[in-house]
Amino acid sequence: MPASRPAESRPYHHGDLRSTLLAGAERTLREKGTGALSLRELAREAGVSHAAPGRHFKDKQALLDALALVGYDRLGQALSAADDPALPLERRLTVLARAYLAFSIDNAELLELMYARKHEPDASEQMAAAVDRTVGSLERVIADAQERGEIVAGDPQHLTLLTGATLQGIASFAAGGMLAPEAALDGIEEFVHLLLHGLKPR
Amino acid sequence: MPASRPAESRPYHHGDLRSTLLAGAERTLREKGTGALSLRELAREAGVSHAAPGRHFKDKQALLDALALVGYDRLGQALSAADDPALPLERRLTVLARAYLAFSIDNAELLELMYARKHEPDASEQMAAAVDRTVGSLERVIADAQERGEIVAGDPQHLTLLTGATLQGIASFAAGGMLAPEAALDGIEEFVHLLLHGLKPR
DNA sequence: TCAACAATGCTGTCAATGACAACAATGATG
DNA sequence: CATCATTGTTGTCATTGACAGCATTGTTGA
Repeated sequence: MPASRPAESRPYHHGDLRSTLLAGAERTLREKGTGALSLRELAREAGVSHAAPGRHFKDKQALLDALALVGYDRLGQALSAADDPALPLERRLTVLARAYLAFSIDNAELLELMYARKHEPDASEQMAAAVDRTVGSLERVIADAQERGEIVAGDPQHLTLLTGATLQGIASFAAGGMLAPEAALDGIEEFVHLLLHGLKPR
Repeated sequence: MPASRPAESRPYHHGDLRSTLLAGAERTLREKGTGALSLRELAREAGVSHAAPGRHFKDKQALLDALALVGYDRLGQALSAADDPALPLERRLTVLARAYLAFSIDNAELLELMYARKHEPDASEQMAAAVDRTVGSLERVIADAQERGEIVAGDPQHLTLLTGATLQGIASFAAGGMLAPEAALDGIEEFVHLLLHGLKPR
């Protein structure tokens, strides 16, 4: 394979600047947080001029939007990889919850971006679709269980919302440092149990 | 009362710049979001020079930290005003939940700031204390109920965590636009019921 | 083959910003 | 009232996002 880069005289065209920028952005995000993200800095890291990113992202916001979409893709993959319809309900939910929690711990800043509500209208549509896909996988689990009578009757959307909110809340606590990541992962089984069986004694 | 401001020749000293800046910051936050916050713009609005804010807030971050503390105060007041220990458990929780939800809808950006995890170490201590106070009020409700046998046994901190996480999740959905504010407020009763009684049929 | 043309990079420039330094006015204290 | 801390002020800097205008490369069709 050719030397990774000919140091002197790189080709005029980078070849894959868009991906490089996204990758760099995610690394920066992970290492220094959203606020530290600078288009010019990314350009420097990629070895291109300060205006080059503008060809691929009209805006800083456009880059952030693209990054958020990457996040939704990855989350979607993680969730569908983790879901096993063969498992009994409580176990199935626990596994899903653990996957979501793990993702949100590993990708805290990315998740923040995904949930940010300042996307440009154009990107917002794709974003909404991505959210639907993600929430959908949970809704399917709930609906399945409901058909089998393993879950109380009621609008499955409401039940999904509650379940999702609980997960999101725990994830948000873990990401915010109010709850140690290991503690969150360790407690997940108990949380799912409580969610299914309720806080009131039976 | 004296003309609100003598337009020409304001006194050299503003008199209450710190509060003015905080108030202005919160207004900007509410109207244009966190990202649009500029120290210089705030200075302009307050009618002082661009460097004046530096006397009160070493940093932009310092201002944000102070703002977050304001938020915790306000949230604490809202919660303790709403809590009524005389109510039966489910009702009591519902009322508390509604108060939290209302606050988080009315103060979405502020809440985001409060949960941000980039506070300067100094402010972090006060922040942690504020969080404890807030969580504490919920923990008391749970502990009370537990003593009366109205809630399953188990570490009250875990139960509080789950309850808080659920609330936080719903609030986060509402703030993020995935759930219409009215829908969230309307559904709160059902959510609390589900939380107490569990998703499984009894 | 080669003449448009689109895509992608580059340099230059601008206004806005946060941070800091040096200095000025005011107010409080002994 | 002399001294000193507080709080403002002006001036300056490097960084940044955005844009305009130009340059290089790749593609496409006559």
